Amino acid sequence: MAILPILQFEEKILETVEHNSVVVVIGETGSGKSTQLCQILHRKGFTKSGVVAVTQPRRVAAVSVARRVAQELRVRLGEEVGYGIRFEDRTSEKTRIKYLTDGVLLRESLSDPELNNYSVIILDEAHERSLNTDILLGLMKRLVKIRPSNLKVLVTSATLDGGKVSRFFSNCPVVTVPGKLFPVEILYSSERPTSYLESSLNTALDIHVREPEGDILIFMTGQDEIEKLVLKLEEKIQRLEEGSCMDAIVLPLHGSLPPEMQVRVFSPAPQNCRRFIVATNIAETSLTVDGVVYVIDSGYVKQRQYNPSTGMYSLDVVCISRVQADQRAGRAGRTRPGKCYRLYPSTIYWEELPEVTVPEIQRSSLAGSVLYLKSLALLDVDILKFDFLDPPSRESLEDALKQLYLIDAIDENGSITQVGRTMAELPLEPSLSRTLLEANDCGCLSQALTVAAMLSAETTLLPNQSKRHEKKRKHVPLELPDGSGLGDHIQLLQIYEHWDKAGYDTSWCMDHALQVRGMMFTKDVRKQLVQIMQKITKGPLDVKRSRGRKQSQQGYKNLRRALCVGFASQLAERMIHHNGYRTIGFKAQLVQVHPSSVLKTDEDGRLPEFVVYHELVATTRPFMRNVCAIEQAWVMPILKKLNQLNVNKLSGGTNSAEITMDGQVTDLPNKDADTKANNDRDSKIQAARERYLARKTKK
DNA sequence: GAGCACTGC
Repeated sequence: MAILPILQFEEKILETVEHNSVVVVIGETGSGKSTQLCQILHRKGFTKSGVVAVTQPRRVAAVSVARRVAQELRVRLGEEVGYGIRFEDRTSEKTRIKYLTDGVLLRESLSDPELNNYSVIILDEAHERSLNTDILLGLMKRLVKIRPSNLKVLVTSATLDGGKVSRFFSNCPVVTVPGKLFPVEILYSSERPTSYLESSLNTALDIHVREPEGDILIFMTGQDEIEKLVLKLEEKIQRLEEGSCMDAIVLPLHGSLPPEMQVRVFSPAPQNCRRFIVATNIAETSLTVDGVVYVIDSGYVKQRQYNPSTGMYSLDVVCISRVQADQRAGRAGRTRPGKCYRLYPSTIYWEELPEVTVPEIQRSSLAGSVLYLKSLALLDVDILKFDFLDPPSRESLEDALKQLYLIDAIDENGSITQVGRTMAELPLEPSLSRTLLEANDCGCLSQALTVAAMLSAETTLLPNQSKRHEKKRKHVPLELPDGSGLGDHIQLLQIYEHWDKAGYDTSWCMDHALQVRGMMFTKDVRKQLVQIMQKITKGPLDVKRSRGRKQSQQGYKNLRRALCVGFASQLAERMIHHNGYRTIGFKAQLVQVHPSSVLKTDEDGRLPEFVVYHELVATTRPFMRNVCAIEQAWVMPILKKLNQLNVNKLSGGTNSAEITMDGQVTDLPNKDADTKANNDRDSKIQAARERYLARKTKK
């Protein structure tokens, strides 16, 4: 094996770590940082005083890198070298090097806030800025002050602005390690194409005809585009004169592809054959495709974002950042010198693309993260002043506080309640945690566990119903239960109960057009939730289906009431004259039930007067996804609570802001700056979206 | 009457 670049820096790294609590290590792809850093520290004896932890943003990475290191050290995986991911703890008493997902480390710090088990914590791939990594960065900053003598923290990253992280950690040293990438020639288009799909198609064919062998990786934004481009490529390639160029295979690659289709990209191309891989940004970081020499970059990505002022999610096509563009280009230089075709001019790269991707923490609902931080007994810390590398907007934090207050996780002063502490122990979004606790009190825990687990798996549950596939399908899927007309939560419950009755049969899933993967995940989640609930309540639980019959006879009333308590911040009231709804809360939003919902109207054609919704999504219009009928009497206490809500008090009363019921804001420091930053970002995103839509309609 | 990128506890 060739010597990895990082090993030439062993002395320097050790010396720096010796004299500093925090060190930033910048190492490009191929530097060996993920596998070697912990071994360097191990050789120096850091594993004698504790375990060396290495966090990864993804499960597969944690497992595969752990396996590699165990091989290199010639030990059995799970002994000296192990890993910990959700549902799987492969460590033992012997373990000295432990790979784990950042989410697992956060969970661990819930039971041991000082993480005393560890002598070194390495936050790997920090440049990806996952929500969990960002929270860990803040926690590490505190932790090195609490454990100055016996904890070392290393933050490693490929392209992260080392200066910024260094400043965050009181100007800690930065060690830069070169990577092992081959040079990649960048070729820009002279202008933005009217259709990047057409442009990708032509560029790819051009490469195929003119350039020597090597696979082509094409970045598109979504499944739909990928399928279109794959078809067109196949069509054009067939028309090429036989013998005029080498053979070709076209492969789609995206997240909702079944795993057996995804792994096809790992088998190399046959002799004298070029592969075209048409992928989403799953190929940017999550999956590495070997053999790629040419990259075609559209410059766009689909990104989900949360708007705290409306509580709505949207999935938008936005420009990638320069960091992302470079990451994409790097995919061409893994095995030999490559080429990257950017379907936009260099002026756009330098002047219009944002330098870095907006970190996830600034694009997500923060209820879960805020509850987590509050449960960590950070008594000296006001959540609005928690030290984030890039702080979320004040609006976003206040939105989280309001949600938490309405579901009893924090009191009117913003302090965590006993209920909130218990909620934080559950690996669920706060609304579902609250639902479980309420369900436990009113005797429908078993059902609530199922609903929570099903909703956790929701995206992997249903098959992707692209029209093309529907025609291809040989069998018409069997009909699913209808939720007794009460809504989608009830339907999810009924689906699981039927599957349970069918003995968790995989063919049952396929007959009903449900993804086996998603249903198995649901089963795992439910099992984990049962275990945690048992620990919380310190006793046997009613988690079997014994009460199901009785419950369904009375219209799942207890379950729906528990949902109402858990989703107190996600209620909507029907309009008087039609079946539109307005959300109940600070800023009422006019929304509709998503057409995929199984919620039914009564004999007069009216939908229920009150519903809870799982989420608001803005697509062509604002929709409530996953709704469940509730009763007016249950809503009343929540309305009362809403009236008493005072955001100023919730956020610790550290400023003089008052937000009144109708959303009027008076005298809010920093508010303007935050709003401006948000507006700037929103308008940029909006502009990108408009450009994209304009192109789409032209076609 | 719509349509969904990618992760994770």
